Amino acid sequence: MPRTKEQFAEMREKTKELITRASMKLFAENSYHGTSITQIAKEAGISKGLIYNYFDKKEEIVEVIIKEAFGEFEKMFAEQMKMEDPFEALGLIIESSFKMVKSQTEFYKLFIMISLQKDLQEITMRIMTDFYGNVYSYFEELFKRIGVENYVLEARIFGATFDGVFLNYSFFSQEFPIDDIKNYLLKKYDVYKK
Amino acid sequence: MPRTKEQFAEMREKTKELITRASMKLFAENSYHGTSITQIAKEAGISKGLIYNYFDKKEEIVEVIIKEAFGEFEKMFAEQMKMEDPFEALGLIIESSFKMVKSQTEFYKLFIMISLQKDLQEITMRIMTDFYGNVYSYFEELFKRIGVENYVLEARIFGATFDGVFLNYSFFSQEFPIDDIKNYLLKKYDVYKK
Amino acid sequence: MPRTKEQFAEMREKTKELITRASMKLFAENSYHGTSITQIAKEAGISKGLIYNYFDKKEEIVEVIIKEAFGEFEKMFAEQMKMEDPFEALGLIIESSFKMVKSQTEFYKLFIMISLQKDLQEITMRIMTDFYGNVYSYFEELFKRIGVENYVLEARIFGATFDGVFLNYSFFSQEFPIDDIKNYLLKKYDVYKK
Amino acid sequence: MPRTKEQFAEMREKTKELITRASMKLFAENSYHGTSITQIAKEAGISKGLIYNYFDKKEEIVEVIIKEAFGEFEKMFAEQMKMEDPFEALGLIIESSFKMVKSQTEFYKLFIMISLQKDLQEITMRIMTDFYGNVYSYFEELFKRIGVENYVLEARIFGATFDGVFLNYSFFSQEFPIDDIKNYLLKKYDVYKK
DNA sequence: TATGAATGAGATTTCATTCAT
DNA sequence: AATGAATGAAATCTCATTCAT
Repeated sequence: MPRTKEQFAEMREKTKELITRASMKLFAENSYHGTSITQIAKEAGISKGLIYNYFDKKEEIVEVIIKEAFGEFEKMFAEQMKMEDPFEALGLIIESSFKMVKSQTEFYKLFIMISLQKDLQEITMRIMTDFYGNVYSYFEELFKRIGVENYVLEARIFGATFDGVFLNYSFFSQEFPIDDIKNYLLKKYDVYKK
Repeated sequence: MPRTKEQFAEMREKTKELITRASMKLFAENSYHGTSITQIAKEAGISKGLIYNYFDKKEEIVEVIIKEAFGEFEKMFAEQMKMEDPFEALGLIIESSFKMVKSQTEFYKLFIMISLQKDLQEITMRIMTDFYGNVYSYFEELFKRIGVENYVLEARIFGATFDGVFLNYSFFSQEFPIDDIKNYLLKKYDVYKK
Repeated sequence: MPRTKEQFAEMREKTKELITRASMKLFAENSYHGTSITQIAKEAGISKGLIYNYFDKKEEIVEVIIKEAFGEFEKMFAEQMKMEDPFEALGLIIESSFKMVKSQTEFYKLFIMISLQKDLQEITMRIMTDFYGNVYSYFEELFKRIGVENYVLEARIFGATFDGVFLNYSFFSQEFPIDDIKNYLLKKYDVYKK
Repeated sequence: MPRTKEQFAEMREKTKELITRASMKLFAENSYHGTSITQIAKEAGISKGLIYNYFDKKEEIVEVIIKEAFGEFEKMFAEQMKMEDPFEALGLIIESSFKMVKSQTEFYKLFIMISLQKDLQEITMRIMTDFYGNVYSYFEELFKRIGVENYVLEARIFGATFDGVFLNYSFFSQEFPIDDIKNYLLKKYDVYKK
């Protein structure tokens, strides 16, 4: 009995997912260049050849990963942007970002590494620049509404602190007091509340 | 007549420096795995073979770079640790760290990338763990003396903010308001004075 | 549709055979160290890379060759060991050894060279020591049953003469009167017959 | 005070000796191709460059070694050839050959290995063929005088047995009953004595 | 005479990609 | 859609040889 079109599409989606998951894990551990197609195939439990059925070149895998990941990020922010109360929005950003980092440490590592690599920047630069542009202007607006005087700077500090915290968590994992820091940040802007 | 031992030592020093400089630059730009020995040789202006007169394996280059860099860091901290006044010490740490990152952005990138890569951690983990252990306990003491209540947490936040700022500076370079942030941090702990 | 497992296994078998045959020939002619992977690939009519699909390192080729060869030797001896009459067994050993050396001169050369090389002994020593242990104790028993007084010594002399004859044959080939010597040996132990 | 010509010549001779000794040891252990100039220099306790002061190419080292060694062998035989009594001559050959092998096992290994390697045969073939020609015709004459009927064959067997014994001694060393075999051979030809 | 840094060719090994089935 | 053998280019590494001192 031949499969329906939908069944085929679903199967393709599943396999593609298998490949990107495996790649993400390995890229994060050993860098893009430090990971071979053979390793990815083994990790995904499929054959080398099959990968080329889904991606034309190794580069394309990284491209797809980055694009999808930013989609996730953007979905996350989109929700918060709808909120009226800036304090509530800020709280939610902190909560969901910390949650994401804790659950997707591997991806976060990959994300940093890729963003630092010149030879991948051709692929990633445009996506990332757009993304950061949006994020920072949203942060700025938020801090402005909260009443922070130098809201441009505060947005940058806020973003940088996040990155630093997540970087340290990636490195030290359990030993890093990530939850205490989350609470610290949650309280930090309370002073602006009337 | 052969060259004297001193002459040989000097030649070696020069060439080794050439290799490590070139490697640092390229590792930072393209990651360790993304950099080939051929590229390093070309960048250093020497033959491929010569590199193996100085390093047994490619891995050893990264090892030496890391070790030397931590030596520099430690020298930097050693000086500040001698200071009596904790506020002055903190100010100096901020000033010299920002100065270092601005002048050695390449190395800082490399440093982050290496610290995140599993397959290099065997080499770097021990060095880094020691180093961070020292740095954080020094920070803790500093904040304790300044009068910060939760000094353990503050030390972590302080370190993480540094990392975040430097990471953002590595990525955005000129566009990132690194000096404004430096001033912000210099003032942050003034409230504890008196 | 992919090939079946059997098809793949057959392909592998064929190529592996190609590689070991080529290697044996070249190792015997020019020694292990004197033979390059490039030469082996050319001789086998395949690409360099493919060799590493079958062997992890060059060393492994020699290892596999030796192991298989000893398997052959052992099969040969196994048959003779079943024989009742020691004179008949001895005759058969002489006949089949000479036949083997004449047909596999290349391998025999290789075998001697490898056994003399310290840096390959790690690989070969254990296999060879076991093998020789078995062979010599079998020889001893044979000579004991024949009635040779100092059968331990005779076994050693018997083995050594074989080696010497084969070594000379490897060197002089046609000019060496190998068949006359075979007949000489076939008669040598007749005196013990009643 | 400048050195005399003789002193210089002596120094050169000494250094050359240092190099050939080191080479012989290493060639025997790891084969000609398996030994590097660097290793030889280290073993000889001199610099790489100095080797090229005495030998034009690596090949030349092996050439010199072989030539000198055959000189030694020939000197040994020359003495025995002067003897009147063939039994005495035979005894002396056995005694001195066994003595030489025991004291120069390394060289003997090298000798076998080189003689089996095609790519070195250009260098060695001529020397060896001459040498063996002389040795075997001498053996033949000896056995003829002793009264062995098929003296041509006996000469070959005699030579081959030597090779085999020495080969086995090279491989098994202490475990091989080389002295018992020597005594066995010393007695073997007694039957021809009247 | 002696040193060892430097080279360049070539050795071993890896790996993205193709292809027959 | 799926496999993994096979390729070829490029990566890492080795080594005989040269050369400035």
